[in-house]
Amino acid sequence: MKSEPDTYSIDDLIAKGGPDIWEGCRNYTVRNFIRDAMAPGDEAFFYHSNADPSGIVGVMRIVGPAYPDPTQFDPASEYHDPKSPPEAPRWLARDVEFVRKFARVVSLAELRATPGLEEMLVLRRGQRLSVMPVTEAEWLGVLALPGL
DNA sequence: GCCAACGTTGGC
DNA sequence: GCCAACGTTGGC
Repeated sequence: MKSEPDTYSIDDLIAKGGPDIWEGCRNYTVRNFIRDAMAPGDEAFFYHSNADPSGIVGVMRIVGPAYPDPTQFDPASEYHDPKSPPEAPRWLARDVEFVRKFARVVSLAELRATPGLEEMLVLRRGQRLSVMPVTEAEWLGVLALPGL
């Protein structure tokens, strides 16, 4: 799950001290992943995009079910979507909680250079999804990289 | 700041 | 339903 650290970083999640909302998804593929590809208790990588370097910085956990993203109905929000029908909200959010921060950033370049991770979706050319699935093998392969 | 990739919009 | 124009993402 990607976030620009200038907007919301893993340190912001740590500072929250408990579950926080993962909001602002405005892409249907991502919406479907949020709805269908995660369940309470699942763990997810926290990825910093547009960062120096961009990469995976830690692990968080999905806390509860998907629910309508409240920002879509908030005219003051940058994520406001006036075309989303209140009786059938377009956009979903999840609550996540902090699990662990890596000792160092596992950068895109390192992911790309690591045998076994070549097929990770985040490395695919032109991919722009902010949430995407990871295989079990990829999960374990990434966890082995940063050390303690 | 550039630009490739790709999603969305809207005219027809 | 096609597709050109436009907007956004995000690495570099």
